[in-house]
Amino acid sequence: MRPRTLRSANSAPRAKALRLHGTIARDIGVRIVSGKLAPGRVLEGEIAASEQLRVSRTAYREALRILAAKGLVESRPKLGTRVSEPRAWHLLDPDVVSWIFSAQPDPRLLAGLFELRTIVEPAAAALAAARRSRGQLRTLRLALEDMASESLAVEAGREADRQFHSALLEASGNPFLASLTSGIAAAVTWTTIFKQRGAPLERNPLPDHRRVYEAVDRRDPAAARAAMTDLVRLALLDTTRARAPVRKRAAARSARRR
Amino acid sequence: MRPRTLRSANSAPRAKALRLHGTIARDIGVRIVSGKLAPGRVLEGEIAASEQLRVSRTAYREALRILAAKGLVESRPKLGTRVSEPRAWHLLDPDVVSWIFSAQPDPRLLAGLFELRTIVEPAAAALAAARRSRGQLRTLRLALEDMASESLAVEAGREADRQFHSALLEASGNPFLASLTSGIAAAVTWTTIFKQRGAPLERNPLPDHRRVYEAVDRRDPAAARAAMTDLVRLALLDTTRARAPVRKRAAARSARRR
DNA sequence: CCTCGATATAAATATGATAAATATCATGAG
DNA sequence: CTCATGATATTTATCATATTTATATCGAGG
Repeated sequence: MRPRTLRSANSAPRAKALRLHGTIARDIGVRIVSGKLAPGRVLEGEIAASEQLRVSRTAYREALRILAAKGLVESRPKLGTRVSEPRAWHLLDPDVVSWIFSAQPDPRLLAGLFELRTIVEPAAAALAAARRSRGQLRTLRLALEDMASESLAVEAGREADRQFHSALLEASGNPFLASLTSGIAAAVTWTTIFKQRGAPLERNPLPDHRRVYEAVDRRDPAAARAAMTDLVRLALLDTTRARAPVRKRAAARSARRR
Repeated sequence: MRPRTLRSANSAPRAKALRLHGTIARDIGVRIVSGKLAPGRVLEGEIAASEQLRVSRTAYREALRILAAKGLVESRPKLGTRVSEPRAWHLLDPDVVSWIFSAQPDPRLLAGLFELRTIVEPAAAALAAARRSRGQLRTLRLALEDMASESLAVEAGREADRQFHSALLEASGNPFLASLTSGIAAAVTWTTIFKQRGAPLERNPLPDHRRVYEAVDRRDPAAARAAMTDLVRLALLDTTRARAPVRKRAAARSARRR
């Protein structure tokens, strides 16, 4: 008997238990990406820091190694460990993405992720239509079915939404596109959250997703690209409406600076 | 007196000195992404491994933390540290990219990066045309001038090429696109290398780049997108010709599997 | 004003010891 | 024979401390 839902099919995606160093890295990482620890700022020495956190220096140092591996800090002898400039951050690292969106994220970053979706997802849909395997199509279908049975208002529905978009990137056959999954998934979730927050959901997202699925099913890249373009564009439209009901263009204008 | 070249303007991009843990992480990382350490394989315990490498357990453990932060390994008590499945690798991490391309990379991955270029760079060019600051335009121009004065046959020329594409992504104003710099830069370099390896360079890449620059200069997104599309398409064409002069479609077919 | 070298400081490395987690296997109930 | 349960062994995780190394800073000398 086949498992009916993705949830039960996948290897339990329960939040993996963080060890001590992981916890420390997450805490400091969140403070960095949220701006509480400004770039250029020098963290206190490892002796002081580890004492303050009540952990050993080993645990603290390993946390710093993790953060350094993600480009958030840089440490050199004598100078100390300092917070890196945002341009050095590995923004597409799954953990960094999750840290950024663990609280109210910077609207500019959110806009950047949405923009990335408009660039990447239509192309990924076209590739998926050309290359998808039968198994990948099945995964896509299961996600669609879960979307149909669950509302986006509940976590299960949002998870199904994420699964659909992740499965599509995976089906593109391009491992680098698949690596964008975490970022896209975060954008997908926040799109929904903003929609919920604003006006009541006018638009049922299911038909849009179904059109993408059907194009991928019949191996029609052009139709898949067009359907996904529509899906993303409409989602984006709803989002900007929900975020700025009056001043629609404010976000676009501020993003243009710098 | 302004510095004339990007090289001297930037904060010394000399290869940063790797510390011991960084060296270990790179060595093991390269062995993983090159397939010498197969996914699922369990690394020997930290005592044995550190002794074999003649380093302390601290250094070895910190190396593992780095690798874990990039999704290459996963370690749990009792089970040990095992190489993760490729789908878990953070392929867009700058270090992972550099490790992949430190030797003869997997053709499939190379093809994937090229494909990413065709998706991302035209869109980035269009955004850059709409948003670029004067400083960003100047950086782009300097890179173009360096390209004009140096041949792609020498490292300085390839560096200028990379700088051009990096500056363009930066000028897109989207931090997530800018994060793709390392990956795109690697693809740019390998495009050139394959060109050199094959037939002698028939096509001077400079005019293509200049057209992109001019479109960005006069803030013409559509033209910038078109020019970059041409640039990437032609570069790709040269590459596939150089790589597979006879069986042009072999790579595409094998990539379709799975 | 510049160069060179001493020095202080913080990270980097090493080592040993203990704690915690969990795969494995033996055991016993059904 | 199958499955649940618990003991056990192994491995990472953590802690604590000592030593080494890199380098920013500053001062003496040119």
